[in-house]
Amino acid sequence: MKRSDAKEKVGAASHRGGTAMTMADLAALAGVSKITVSRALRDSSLVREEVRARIKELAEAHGYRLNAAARSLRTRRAHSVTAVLEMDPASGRPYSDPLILTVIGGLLQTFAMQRYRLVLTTRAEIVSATSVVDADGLILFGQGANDEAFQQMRRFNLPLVVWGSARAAFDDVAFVGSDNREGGRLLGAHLAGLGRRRILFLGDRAHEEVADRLAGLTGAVRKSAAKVTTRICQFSREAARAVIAEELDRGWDYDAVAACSDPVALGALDVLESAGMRTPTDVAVTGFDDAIHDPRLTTVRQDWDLAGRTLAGKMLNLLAGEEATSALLPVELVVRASTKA
Amino acid sequence: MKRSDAKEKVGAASHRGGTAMTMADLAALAGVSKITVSRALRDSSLVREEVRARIKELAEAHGYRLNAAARSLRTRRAHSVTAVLEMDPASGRPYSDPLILTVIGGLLQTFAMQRYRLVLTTRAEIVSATSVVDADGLILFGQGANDEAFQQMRRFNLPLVVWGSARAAFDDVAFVGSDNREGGRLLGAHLAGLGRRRILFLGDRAHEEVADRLAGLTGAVRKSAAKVTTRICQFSREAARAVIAEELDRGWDYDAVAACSDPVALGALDVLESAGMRTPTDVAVTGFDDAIHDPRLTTVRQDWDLAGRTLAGKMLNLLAGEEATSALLPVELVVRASTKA
DNA sequence: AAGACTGATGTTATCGATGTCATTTACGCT
DNA sequence: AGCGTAAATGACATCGATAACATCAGTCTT
Repeated sequence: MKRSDAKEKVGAASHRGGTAMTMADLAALAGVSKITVSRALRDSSLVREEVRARIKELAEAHGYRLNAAARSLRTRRAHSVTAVLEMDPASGRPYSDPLILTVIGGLLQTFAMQRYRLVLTTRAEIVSATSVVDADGLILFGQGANDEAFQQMRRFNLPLVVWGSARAAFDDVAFVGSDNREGGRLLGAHLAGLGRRRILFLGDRAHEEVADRLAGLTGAVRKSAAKVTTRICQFSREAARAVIAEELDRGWDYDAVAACSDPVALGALDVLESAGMRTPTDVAVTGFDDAIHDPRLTTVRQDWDLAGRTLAGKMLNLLAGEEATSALLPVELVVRASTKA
Repeated sequence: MKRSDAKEKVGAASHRGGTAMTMADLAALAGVSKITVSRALRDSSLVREEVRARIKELAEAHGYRLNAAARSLRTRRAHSVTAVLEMDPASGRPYSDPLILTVIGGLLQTFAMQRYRLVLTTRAEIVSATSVVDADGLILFGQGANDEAFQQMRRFNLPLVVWGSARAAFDDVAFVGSDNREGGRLLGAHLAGLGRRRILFLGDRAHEEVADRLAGLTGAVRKSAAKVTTRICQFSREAARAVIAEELDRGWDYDAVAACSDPVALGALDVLESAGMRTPTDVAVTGFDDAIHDPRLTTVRQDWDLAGRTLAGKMLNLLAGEEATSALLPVELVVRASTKA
């Protein structure tokens, strides 16, 4: 009675107040007990087909919605998976910018189908002592292999899937990543095939993914007697500009630049072009990721949608109690103007 | 030490089962009651400083984590906001591809700071009768103004923020969108300034955002006596190719193409260039969004990061019980090769 | 026809945190 | 000493759903 009073107001008051309908209300309407409603909505065969249909109809008609918190509390399952993104502390924006959306699209697609909610959070947020984690599993996106992040996530004792290079000795964690070594190999073979012999690699080997790309590249050009010089460079376009400017000052002596990512490659192009060098005649430039779809840039494409679906699939496996298995996703060379006129 | 052994012990508390520590456990350890722990963790002044510190220390040491479901159930707040994305039914990927990630970055940044979880879901998922919504508010991303989606979201009686054109008569909903009319105006003025007089607009006015862009463009070229012809075209590169091919067949008679989005502009470029037309000499082409950062494409840039932060801010206002207010975000003209050599 | 059994429904306890109200302790004041 | 008051702590009920166990009507068995 008091409750139905409150409900009268819901319509007008909209989201300002008003108590939503519960299973008990629905049970009263249907003339059955709460538990029968619960069973009916879950399609339990314990409830007569006819009763089930009537309850569902009532639920639909009254816009009844299950209370997620109550169910989670009782069943001890959150019915959700949390994706942990590394945010650039400076800008507060996700590192690998446009790429991850595609991955998230893949995740969303898979999880929505399985009725799992997808929660996004940042590493800074989730590791803070007072953060409240509401998830059955975690998916970690790091920029390369960030061991600290990885260890932090392990402490939650939740099923864990990591985007990045596989690491040994963690057989309860699923690692998913592109085949960076193969990507490096493709680029190396391409540059060697173009006759380039003095290659400048831009990137920081501290990131396992970068180290893999470099290793692949180095291996591929070995037989052509090309020389690969490495300069440490972070992932930003600006960082690349600075490094290239320095190299030009020192006296440029390269016929190719292999960058660890597309933005880095663009930064290199910026400075080289404004210094009057011609691409690809004087210097060939390659990127990695095909994040930017720049028609100038030869790069290695990763399949981000597949990445998302693979990550989600691995997580569902873990949630189903299966063993953790890792996956190495295929990559593809995309040749554009910066290496071939 | 075999893995199975570890699982029996520590691992048993790992994700195979095992019960996590609760407030009651922590209370027992600290020699106080549950409620005191609850208060201490929330920094209540009702608990002595000293006791508070000890409890927090214990919590930290034992890796205690608040149970989100229990708290949500009791407090009737989910402490989360759900972003509803429109997914392309064919590919299962978010429509407005790379852009929305930046927006999501903005959302994430703001909500994480306020300790709100950000949940992603799709429209198809959330409207399904059996979906479980766990949110204090909804943020809707539609492709343009999708009235059906909007009405569906309203039914949840939750604070609602919508990305898109503002609509009248909904004073409890906050609308946030870029100033599409101004964007159209900028493009129109630019094209008119270049002396273009026969403009082909590609886009579907059924989308309010597109209608606004067209209206701005038409208004801006009026005084130059340019003629704007409209051809309905969906948002894909392929759709644009088809339309342009048709127009070429009919006998081309335009000196500019204004596309409703960047992919559409690229589609136009594809066909025009392969038909031997020169850009921008024969035909100037413009896009909208600066989604692709294509060095060829003159376009109007929207500030997606600001969009995300604005959307989140509006939501926090609503959650704080304030009135709904809408916002029109600034846009900027980016001139590139496709209109100016 | 009595007991075993099946199918459908109900009753009660429970998940973990927190709002509400009660209680205890310590201290100051007349 | 006795009383009032504020500060600190605790007991109990509660949020809404569901697991576990109980009940009851009808059917089958022999």
